Parts: sequence; C-alpha cells; structure tokens
Amino acid sequence: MFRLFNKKNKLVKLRRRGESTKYGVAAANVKELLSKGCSILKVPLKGSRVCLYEDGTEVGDDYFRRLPDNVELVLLTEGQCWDGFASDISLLLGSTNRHYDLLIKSAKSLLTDEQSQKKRKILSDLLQNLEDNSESEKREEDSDWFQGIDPRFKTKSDYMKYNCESRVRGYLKEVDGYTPNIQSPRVRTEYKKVVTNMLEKLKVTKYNGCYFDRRQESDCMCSREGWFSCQGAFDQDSCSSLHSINPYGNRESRILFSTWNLDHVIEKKRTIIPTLVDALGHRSHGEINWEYFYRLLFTRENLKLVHIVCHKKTVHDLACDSGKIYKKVKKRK
DNA sequence: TATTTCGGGAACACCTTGGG
DNA sequence: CCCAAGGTGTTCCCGAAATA
Repeated sequence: MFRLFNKKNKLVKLRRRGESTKYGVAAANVKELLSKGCSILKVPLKGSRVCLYEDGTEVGDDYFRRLPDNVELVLLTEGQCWDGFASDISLLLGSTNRHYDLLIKSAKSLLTDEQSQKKRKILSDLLQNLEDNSESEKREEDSDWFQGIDPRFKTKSDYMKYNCESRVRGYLKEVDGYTPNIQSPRVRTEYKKVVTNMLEKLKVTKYNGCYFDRRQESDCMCSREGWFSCQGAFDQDSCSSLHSINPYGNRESRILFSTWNLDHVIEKKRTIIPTLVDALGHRSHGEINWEYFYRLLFTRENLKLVHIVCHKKTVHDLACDSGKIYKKVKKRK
C-alpha cells in the first residue's frame, strides 16, 4: 500500500485508437503505463506509445509527470498514429454501418439534453446526414420517406422522376401562357406552332424526368445513390460551398430538395421567350430554329441545378446565341 | 367502371427594382 | 425608408382525361 503512494502513481483514462471504451490505469511512469495498458487493452507491447486523446501529443516521462489526473490518453500500437479527436471524426466517417449506428445513437442521446442552440444544430445536422436510407427504393422499404406522397408512387425514383417532369411541364406552361401577349396574329400563330412542336418533343423525352431519376444511366443529374451537387450560380463555373443533397436519403432531404432550383442560365422570361417572339417577327431572316429554344428552355444545356443560396434572382444579362436562332440556310451549289 | 395520370389554378417563398 | 410590382422558382389540390 505504502509503496503505491511512494511511487506517486498517476491516474489516467486509457483507450485504444478509434474506440470509446476507457479504462482507468494507474502508473508511475510511461513504461509502467505501457506495460499495464497493453495488458489491459490486450495489445502487443512492442512499439507501443501513448498520446493525448485531445490533440495527439505523444507522452514522454517528463510530460507524463506533469499531466493532471484522469487525463484522457490513447494507446497506440506500432505503426498507428493519432491526430487528436479529429482522428475520431475521420475514423467514424470512414467506417462501417455498425459505427454509424453507434454514432446515431450517441448523437441522439446527446441531443436530448443539449441546451446550446449551436450544438443542437450541429448534432441535428449530423443526424440528418447519418440517417440515410438512400439504398432503399420501394415504398415498403422506407415508408417514412413516402409520408404525404400519393400512393400511386411505388418507388423513390418514380416520385423523383415525376417531380422533375412537373417542373419541366411548368416551364412549358409559362411559355404557352405568353401567347396572349403577342400582338401580331401571324406571329401568334407561329408561336403556337412552336409551342406544339416543343410539347411533342417533351412527350418523346418524357419531360426530361430522367434528370432526377437515379436509375437512369445517362443524362441523370445525380449519382447512382442519389447525390446531387450544386452546379454553382449561373455566372460561376462551380459551387464554392460544395452544396450537395441526397433527396433519396430521408424524408427531410426530400422536402429540402424542393428548395433547390433548376435555374435557367439564359433566363426564360426575360430573355428566351422575348427573343423567340422577336425572331418569329422577322420572317425574312429564315426559318426559326425552335430546337435551339427547346434546348434553352427544357434541357441541361441551359439548366443548372442550384442550392437556393446559389440561385441568383438578379438579371442574368445573357443573350441567346444569335447564330443559332434561325436554321442554317443551305448554300446553293 | 375504376383507377391512374395529367394539367390548370391558387398559394407560397424569396429576391430585386424602383417610386413615393 | 417602406412597400408594391414583378421576377426567380416551388408545392398542393382537384377535376378531367387517359388507361386498365
């Protein structure tokens, strides 16, 4: 008994790298700590070290002596390293579903009695991202996801496809709705003809619903799992905030996805429609290249999927390509 | 005939512009 | 400064049309 006190034992909390179970160990110096620790944690002694859990500082004898009691340490075996709790985060994020379940459980229990709004926000955001059911597709596999959705939709992809279709349908509706504003009866008739052509083409391409349908191989805007990335504001090459979302993951993400916009780079109402009407008024310039306007209005050629923050509602000030407005006149030989 | 799909209209959110 | 108008988008609801 006396000898223990004489040795001025230090009490520490020791754990293996990447694990949360802690063991209380008393030791007078690092050598003793390693010897006891390796035995308790059942790891080989050879090449082992201890370091601070918090920031990964390796602990030598001098440093050990000055540590307060109950300090949190990590026992490293040969070849392992520890950069502090940042390592825990990367270990957790890069790990298996088993760890995810544990993390979800921990985050939930922390959240229940967390008072700070900032911490609650961080925890709930974390949960939001961890609780991912994106691998399930059918209604019976993830009924929560389908809450409030018409029973006719049997799969997530079906619903997402429909969601995209209806956005595109809305664009056509707006184009069509402009018809009464055209003064000249001749131009109005021409315009109606173009709208009809566009409608026929949209029916063939199923209103480009494939953009949101993760089952589609080509032309889909998301990954096989359903991840969409923000393409950045209309005047940017990419999104500096790296916004991303997986509406297939859970109900909340699905709802949140509705705040993401398909932004017309060249604006539909301010530019495309007026340019089209104007071009139809100049019959002498040639036959209208309505397919070009179709691509601007309804296809990825001119649509960017953006997070609401990257959706700039200012005037884009971009004109249609004057070389594409009319069909190329074939030169006579 | 019953069910599913479509499409029009209203409502909503958020933003910019411009005038009193 | 505030507020209305007009722009970017979205969803929800319900009746008609299409389909099984």
